[in-house]
Amino acid sequence: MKNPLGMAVLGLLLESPLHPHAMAATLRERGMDRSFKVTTGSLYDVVRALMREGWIEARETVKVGARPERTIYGLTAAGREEFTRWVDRLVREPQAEFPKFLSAVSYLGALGPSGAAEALRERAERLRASLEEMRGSHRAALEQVPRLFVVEVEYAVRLAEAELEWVEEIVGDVESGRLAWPEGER
Amino acid sequence: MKNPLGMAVLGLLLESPLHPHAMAATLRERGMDRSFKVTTGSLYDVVRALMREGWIEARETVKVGARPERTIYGLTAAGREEFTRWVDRLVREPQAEFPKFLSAVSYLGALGPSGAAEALRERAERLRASLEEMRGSHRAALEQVPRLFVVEVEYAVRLAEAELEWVEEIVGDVESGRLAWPEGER
DNA sequence: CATCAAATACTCGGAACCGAGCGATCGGAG
DNA sequence: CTCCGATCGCTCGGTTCCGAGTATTTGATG
Repeated sequence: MKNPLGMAVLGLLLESPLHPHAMAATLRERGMDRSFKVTTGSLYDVVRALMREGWIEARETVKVGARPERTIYGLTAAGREEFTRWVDRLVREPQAEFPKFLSAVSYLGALGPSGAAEALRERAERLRASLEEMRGSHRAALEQVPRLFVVEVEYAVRLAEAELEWVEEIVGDVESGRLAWPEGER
Repeated sequence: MKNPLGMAVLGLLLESPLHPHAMAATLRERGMDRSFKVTTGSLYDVVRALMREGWIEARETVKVGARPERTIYGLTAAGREEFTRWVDRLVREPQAEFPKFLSAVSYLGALGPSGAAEALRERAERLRASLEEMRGSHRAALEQVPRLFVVEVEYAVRLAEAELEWVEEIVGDVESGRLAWPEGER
């Protein structure tokens, strides 16, 4: 059980039992799909895995009309514990991750000075847009709920700001020659 | 073909044809395994996929002693093009990604004020250590190769710094009550 | 020259992932 | 009342991922 979506499910069930479709809907309504990759396919796999581990259990299976049955899952005591442990571990232990941009930057040389500068300028543009959007939704959310429930947006904003600054600096460095292409690389 | 490891392979073959094991070894020697997830299993899958796409081709199959055969792969013209396109795209277009810490922060509330502060302090400690290490290897690398070949480390350092600052601030906010736990949450 | 750790080189199968599809039902426009 | 798009709720199966295992060879040590 590695998928963080599992943690999100446990977190939701802490409030009340739900069926998978409702979990996905709730996560999306609350904008949690910015922090978790919510895909229906994976959701059902994850729920099955949580069952295997004994962290959730089927509470009832309801049939409304001729629609597919809805199985409603609830947290077990073990699940409640696991949730906290899970959050704690992810907070405590930084994990080696591999954002795609990091990969790309490793081969920035391949674009040549002007190509690199141009591509980076476009990234900067897009980053500014998405930052604007995040800041907006953060402001909006703060009027509805306590800050504790939106700290993750503050974190995302901070990282995006740092990335944007770095990208802008590198564009400057390329243009000024502070970041030079060695002979033979274009 | 989504796996960035594919991009790394193309990047390597740009220099000279190699067999898979040598690719992995070279990537690790150069510390590229900080930017790409290099797992042997995936590597062979990725190489097969690159073949399917016609971006690389088998050059020769050498048998040394009774060891498994080594198949040496080289870049095709299409592969050369694709490599640049790939880097360009990843630089230009920020992708929605889901770092585990972002997920965890979404449920920071579950740890309670003191638990959260404590876990965050430990994270900060570990971040400082890994930052120290990155800075060291950056300095060392800069004596060997031009800056262009280590910019990705500068990027990683920047992000880690931003994260560390944020974590430290939040610890302060929790302890001072600027980040409060609403009634009923613990 | 016998032994053993390290390096060489890859295969395999189970797990995870996830988008497309499927078969309903509901709400509203005409 | 009848059509149609949106919503409901889930399944299916094809990738993709990857760690553990396998089997050999080299090099260092005693």
